[in-house]
Amino acid sequence: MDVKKYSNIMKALSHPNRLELFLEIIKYQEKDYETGGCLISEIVKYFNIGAPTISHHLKELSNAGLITTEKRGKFLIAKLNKDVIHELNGIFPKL
Amino acid sequence: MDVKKYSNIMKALSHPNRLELFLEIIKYQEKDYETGGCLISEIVKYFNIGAPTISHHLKELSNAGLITTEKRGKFLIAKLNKDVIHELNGIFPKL
DNA sequence: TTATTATTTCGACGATTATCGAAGTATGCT
DNA sequence: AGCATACTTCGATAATCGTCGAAATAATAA
Repeated sequence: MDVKKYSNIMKALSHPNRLELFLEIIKYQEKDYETGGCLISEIVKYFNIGAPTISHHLKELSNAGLITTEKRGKFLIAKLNKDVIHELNGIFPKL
Repeated sequence: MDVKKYSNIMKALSHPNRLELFLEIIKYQEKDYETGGCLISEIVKYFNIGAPTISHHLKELSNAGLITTEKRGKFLIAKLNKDVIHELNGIFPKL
């Protein structure tokens, strides 16, 4: 088990705004838009933090391998990295 | 979903030393010692950080509800809070 | 009682972090 | 071309964090 890697994932989700951002991205993922992902410009409206901060948080989620981002025109689309979700659910033993 | 609560749990596990400490406590839990938990003075030896730091980390794990601690004589015993593990495994959707 | 061991508390230090405003880049619209 | 929109980069600031050494507490051993 690569402790450093997992603690980095935890760190990426250790801030309320960032966790909520991530959960929102998951939610939109499931809706399966024509985009195939989550339009950042849409969900940003629900958060009362500035655009620079959102950009920063997205980069942290991306660095941790939780999401990938893709630019479509002037928009940014975030996609969940499904592999990591499986890993996440496997860190702790089933008791 | 209580985002603040979950981000607090993630924060408690967001540092390599603290995550490793937690995983070690889980491991000893499974061994089911006569103590019924994990002797801190034993596992401390594997970490090259000082006792004050260990004490600090244990309190953070405890505050996040991940473990409980119990004093037996001059020793400290840490026990996993199994309920939280179940919650942890339920945060993210199964994809 | 004195010494040793296990852990905690305190105070401090350097490092990291979340956030912001301002300016920059890039795309699309008129 | 000129303007608006979506996002990023930069620089700064206040707050939080991990770690330590020293001192305190508490329990056991000699």
